[in-house]
Amino acid sequence: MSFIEPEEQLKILRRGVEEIISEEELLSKLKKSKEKNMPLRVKAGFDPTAPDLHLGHSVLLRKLRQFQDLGHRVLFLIGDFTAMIGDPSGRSETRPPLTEAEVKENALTYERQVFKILLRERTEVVFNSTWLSKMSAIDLLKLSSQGNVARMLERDDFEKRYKSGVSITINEFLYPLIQAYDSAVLKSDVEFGGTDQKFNILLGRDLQRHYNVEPQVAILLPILEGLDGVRKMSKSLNNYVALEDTSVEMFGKLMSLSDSLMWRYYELLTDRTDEDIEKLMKGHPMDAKKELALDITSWLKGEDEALLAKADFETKFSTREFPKDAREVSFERSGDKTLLDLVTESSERLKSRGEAKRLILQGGVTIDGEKATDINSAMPDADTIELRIGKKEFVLVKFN
RNA sequence: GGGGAGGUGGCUGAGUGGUCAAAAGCAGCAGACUGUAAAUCUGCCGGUGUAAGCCUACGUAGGUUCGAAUCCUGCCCUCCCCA
Repeated sequence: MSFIEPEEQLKILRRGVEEIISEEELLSKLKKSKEKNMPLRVKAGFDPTAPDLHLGHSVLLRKLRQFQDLGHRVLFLIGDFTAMIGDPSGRSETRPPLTEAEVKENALTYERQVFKILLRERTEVVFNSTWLSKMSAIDLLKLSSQGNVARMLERDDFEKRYKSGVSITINEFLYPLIQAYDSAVLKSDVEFGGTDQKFNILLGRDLQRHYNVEPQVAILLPILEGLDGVRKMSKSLNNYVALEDTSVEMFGKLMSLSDSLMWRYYELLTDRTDEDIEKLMKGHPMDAKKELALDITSWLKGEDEALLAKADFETKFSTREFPKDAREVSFERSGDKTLLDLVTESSERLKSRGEAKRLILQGGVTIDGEKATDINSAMPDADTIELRIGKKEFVLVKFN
């Protein structure tokens, strides 16, 4: 393995990063690594609580991949043990712990998704239960003597809760300590995390010193805003693009970004150069957004699929044509069936008759491109019709 | 151990005996506008029904009442204060 120049590496790694503590240390680690021809050990911890990885996670994963491309090693830490505690970071309330079985299952799902981005051969998947479950009560007490409640209470999240009298449990205080202890055990050179992990990662440095390990460098990444452009991307807020979304879903969701948010995504999720982005900014925003959607979809789904998704999007929304591969539904034509029945029965999305009724009355249904607003209208004479239900659902109905 | 507050629709949160399928906001859906959007405006937003209505719903189980989200009792849960 030969490494490229440390300064070059640093330059690559710096892009799209919120904060590096500290750059000098990182540079010296990179130099040492090149001299000794030893890859750096890069730690990133994941809570196995949300098995559905999304683009928010991928900001971090991409950065890890860059490290790998530069020849370094990723320690992909699955916090199976800590998940049973619950990370308080950024939380306004105590997080319910997971059971052992849930944790196991989630961890597997994680691995499956992560290697869409990471290189398997340069990744070591580790579970912190491996060493933590062996800890004795004494070990734990010794570890906890390294923690400082007064300092923890200075953290924003704890401070707010403390002041407003919301409960803070002791295991939540233990969480950062344990995470930090993981770094000591793994002897990580670098730890990655979102800015909300700053405290925990820095504590890792302290603890490593305590255990006579060279302190890790903290690399903090920005938190990606979700599709709404305001709150952070998360599954529970339903403003996310999952790595496992279909290419069509993914492309469509990305096209629904607001113009301003699109540049943020360019910065954090693509390899486009600044000049490239500037050029796109001068063009039409829609074209830029299509580029973005295509970039990201190709990256995760492959170029062929991405192009198909793009074509699909364009027929549906730009040219407003009926897509060729619409779902087919056969429908029994009988005397008293009305449009309402047709729509209710052929839709996969509508949950109730009432909902279908509303949609029709509001003009959200078209037959062969014509708006159909009368719920009682009879079936058309044609053998086949193109039925559009709402914005996104297209059904080819065959009568028999 | 003692005292207190509270659990309402996907979320936040009003509602203290009928006019409550339950204010308001957010989210969602649809229409208009457009450049796919966003913003804005309009409508919808428990189920069923063309509708009147009916059914289900305000932690849970009972009770009082002509009538309860609202009053009473038990239970479960959450939180706060004092010790």
